[in-house]
Amino acid sequence: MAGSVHRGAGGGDLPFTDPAGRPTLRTVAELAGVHVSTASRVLNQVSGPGVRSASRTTSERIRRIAQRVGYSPNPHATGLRTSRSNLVGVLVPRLVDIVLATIYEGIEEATATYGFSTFVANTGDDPVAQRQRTEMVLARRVDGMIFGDAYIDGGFLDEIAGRGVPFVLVSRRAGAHPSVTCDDVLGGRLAAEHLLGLGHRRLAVIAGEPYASTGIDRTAGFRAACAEAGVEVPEARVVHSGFDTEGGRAAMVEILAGGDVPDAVFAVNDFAAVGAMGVLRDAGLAVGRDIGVVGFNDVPLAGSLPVGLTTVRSPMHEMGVRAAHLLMRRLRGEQVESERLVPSLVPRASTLGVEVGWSGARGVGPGSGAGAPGSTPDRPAPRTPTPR
Amino acid sequence: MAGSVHRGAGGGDLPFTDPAGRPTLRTVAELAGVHVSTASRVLNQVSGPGVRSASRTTSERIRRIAQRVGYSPNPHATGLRTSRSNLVGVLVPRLVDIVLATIYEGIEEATATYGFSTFVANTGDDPVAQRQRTEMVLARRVDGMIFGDAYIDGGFLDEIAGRGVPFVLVSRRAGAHPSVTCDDVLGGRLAAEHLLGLGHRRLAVIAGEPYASTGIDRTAGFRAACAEAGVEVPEARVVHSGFDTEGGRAAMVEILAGGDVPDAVFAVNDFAAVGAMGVLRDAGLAVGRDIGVVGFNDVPLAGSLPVGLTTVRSPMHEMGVRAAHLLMRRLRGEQVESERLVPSLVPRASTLGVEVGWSGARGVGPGSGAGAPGSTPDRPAPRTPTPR
DNA sequence: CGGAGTCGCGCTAACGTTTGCACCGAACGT
DNA sequence: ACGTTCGGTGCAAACGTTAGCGCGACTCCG
Repeated sequence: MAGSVHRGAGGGDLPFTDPAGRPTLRTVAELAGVHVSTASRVLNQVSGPGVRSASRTTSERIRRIAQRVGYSPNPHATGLRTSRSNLVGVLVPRLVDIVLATIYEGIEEATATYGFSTFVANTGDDPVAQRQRTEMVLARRVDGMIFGDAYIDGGFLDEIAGRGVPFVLVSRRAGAHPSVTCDDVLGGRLAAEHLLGLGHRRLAVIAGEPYASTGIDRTAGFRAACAEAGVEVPEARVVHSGFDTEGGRAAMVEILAGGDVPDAVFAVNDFAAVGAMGVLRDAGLAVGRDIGVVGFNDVPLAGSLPVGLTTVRSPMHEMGVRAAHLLMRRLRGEQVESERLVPSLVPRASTLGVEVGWSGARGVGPGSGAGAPGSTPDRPAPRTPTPR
Repeated sequence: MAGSVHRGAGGGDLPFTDPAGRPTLRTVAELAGVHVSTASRVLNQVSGPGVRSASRTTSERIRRIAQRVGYSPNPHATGLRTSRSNLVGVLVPRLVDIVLATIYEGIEEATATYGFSTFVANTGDDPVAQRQRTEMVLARRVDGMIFGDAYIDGGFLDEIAGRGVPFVLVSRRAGAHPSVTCDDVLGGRLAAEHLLGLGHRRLAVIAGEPYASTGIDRTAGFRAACAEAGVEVPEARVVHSGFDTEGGRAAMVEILAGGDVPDAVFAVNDFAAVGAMGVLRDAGLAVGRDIGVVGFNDVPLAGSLPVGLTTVRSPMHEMGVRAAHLLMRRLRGEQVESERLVPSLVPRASTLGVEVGWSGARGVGPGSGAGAPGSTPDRPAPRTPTPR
């Protein structure tokens, strides 16, 4: 047992190894004195109708030997024979975006439990790169894909679906393709209700990219809630933006340039909110007192800012996990439906005006519940049946 | 016919396709009226001594047909036959850490130019996970690996090397294994010289995890430079920490608890620095005036903080790119040597005491011209030319 | 005691590529 | 005119698995 490590205790001079010296099924079979097909059946736990397994004793012997020599099936051979690769491709706008990185971590974690591995690629939200990377990943014969960079119009995705590639979307929705998203409309509502409740009436929205359902839905939810409260958000105060700091900065500048200073801003993304806060600060406005700011996602940074950022928390990690499970079900041939996870509002100083301290004031003040940056356990957001 | 999507213009009813309907080499060969071996030779551009290629006309015909039907070789078949997968495995502590994510982006980008794909996995710096994930990736028959989570002692890596797996390290070094790192010792020196030059003498270090060469070398360089200047950094003011905000926070608390307040702190990681700044702020110390703080890496956030963080910039993206190239050379059988890329100091308000404005003073607002002496452009970390 | 059913396992043919070798015609040198 | 060389292809054997089929031996029961 001591030496039962990798590449077998045998010392590397096993019979019938592959070119690299790794044991093959043949190695195991020969050692066990059985035919390779028998070894295969045993190691694959084949069962079911019409299939007969080996005897208990032989099975155990084979398994023991396989274990001892450190046998692991050659995925190329298996893939060639079965034409299934246990591989999934994941496309994201950018992995350096912590939102997507967190989602991806969830995906990777969950797929691994099924024995699947993942290829990730960045597309930078560029349609050309999307096509190109998709082809690349498909050429690897993945069993399915997860897109985190869907365009709302979904033309490209229709095409992929037409080619019979099973996939699910995550974070963003598009058309009728199965997706796992945050309930962004609700998230936008939460933001609006929070601001309205605080008495704000002159609202602005930093709306994100026009092709991403996240920004669209969050904005829509926000405006709907405002409209219901009889508050209008003029077009001039709803501006599109990139999802990063720079995007938020530019959008905020544009809003201020309107000459019509709002008393609160909703940014559909935390980083955009941070950019906006910088601009406001430079403009001499005290965030949290002179003007309220709400972000979206609750990235760890949000609670660590000098002025804690009020934001709508989305269960990023869990979205990844759920998307993975959804894809697995699709691969099994099941008919699946989209899932929308519920967000929650995390109030902090950027709207409450209370200085809770840069450290996030763990457990102190109204802004607590903010949770420690770093480890944001995704609360098991209850799943809402989608009417789609 | 109308749905003549992407599966080749042929219309999808090609002869001799694979189970999924994709064209195989046989499809192409049959259409071109040649043997599959001929098609293979043509499509693989075989050349060299003793190998004869097909005639120009046949070659062109084959290539044209392959293109038309959208042929892409089955990687399982190729991998099985050649026992090379054009796959590399990448292990990182955590992908949500933007430092590692940036490095990974570089790796992915560069490997892709070689026709390689990558598997990434998180290990959370946990030795058990490292082993487990490594085995998982190796079971996929990758051609090589890149470790971004090396422990300084490198026992595990020796083992892997002993098994004949080609790999390189990135970000952290260990033993004599080939690595691509930042010159961390130099980086530590830069930080020290900067602080010493500003007159600081009571220095503290937030040193990161004790098993990571990054923290070790940065700390060593820092202390060496101090020693040369005749300044001692007492052990009590050098404390280990996690590489995240929370780690920096805890470490700073510990340092302050010493009762012996430093006049400057060097954190070996920007996020740790941010955590430290929060604690200092809560303690009533004005960062940049009462106390200087220097971080490491220059993550985008550093320049966007309300008090810009002075930091040592490390070429993260390029480290990834170089690591990828290094591995490729190793795979070709070349003898390779470690590379150390040079860092540079980026002075900001956290040591200079100048309020440059939250937005990073991008030409807007009152804080504008207040650029720091020798101010380096904050944002677009110059992307290193990546050889295609 | 003999036939039917079952159990345990071996045989064999794929899966899609690559590659050493053999073969054939044409050009070439003497 | 006749070997020789070489350019252009075809042949076939792998690579490591899986899965349908079939065959002996054993069990069971009438």
